[in-house]
Amino acid sequence: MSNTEKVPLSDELVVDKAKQFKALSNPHRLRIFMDMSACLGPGCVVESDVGQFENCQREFSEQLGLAPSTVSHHFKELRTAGLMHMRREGKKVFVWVDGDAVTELRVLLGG
Amino acid sequence: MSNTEKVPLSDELVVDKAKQFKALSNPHRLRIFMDMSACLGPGCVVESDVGQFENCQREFSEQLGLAPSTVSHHFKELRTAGLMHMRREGKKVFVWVDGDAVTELRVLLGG
DNA sequence: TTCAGTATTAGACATGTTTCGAACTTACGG
DNA sequence: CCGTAAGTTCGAAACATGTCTAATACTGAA
Repeated sequence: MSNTEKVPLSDELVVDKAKQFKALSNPHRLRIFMDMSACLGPGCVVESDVGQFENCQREFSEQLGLAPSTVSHHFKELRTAGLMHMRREGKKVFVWVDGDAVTELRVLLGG
Repeated sequence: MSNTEKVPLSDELVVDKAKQFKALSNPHRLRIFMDMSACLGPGCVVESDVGQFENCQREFSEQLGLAPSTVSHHFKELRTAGLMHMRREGKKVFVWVDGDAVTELRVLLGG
């Protein structure tokens, strides 16, 4: 049966999710995000749900033909949208996709 | 088992999907899209998967506090991204969300 | 046909995005 | 301590987006 109740889709939620969709709305960022999600990224070594990359930004820079500063900017966009996280350990950078955030987006799309 | 083959995520596909995410990246458009998806829109009368609306753009215009031309623009964005469709029959406008397109986005997000 | 209501288009403007190069920071190795 | 390699930050240029008003087009009713 159909639900006649209004789903309380608050303005904050809509604004929040729109920001995450915006982070995915650029082809370069979407490519980065998908490669990271699927762990198809260069130099990827999976450890549980955390992808381990070495020199990943430099390699994306080469792969996408973008300046390092541009790639850095795109990574920041994905992080501030709450879709990705990264952690430095010396020279290494650990990058991973926020599974919960992605799940919420999927649910929003009827999943 | 994990698949070691590279998923052929073509540039065209990435560009295409990025456009659809962009269509959802504006809070006003996302609100319109969600209301349409859930058929919570003003004047909604459900008929299978197609929502029937009367004067829906004017009502969104009031609800969102935007000029009618702006709402028209947002609807067009959603349509050209391939996420929504509409069909006029006299005064009535039939609006529906492209279920296949949404499903593809969901799959892209790991669904 | 003319009118009222609704949707679209065109043009304009402010704001935001994407990208770069240059300068700066951090971490490791010799 | 210095050099190298990787990332970040900053400022600027080019381009895209969101929004409005005004003008135009379409629809049904008087």
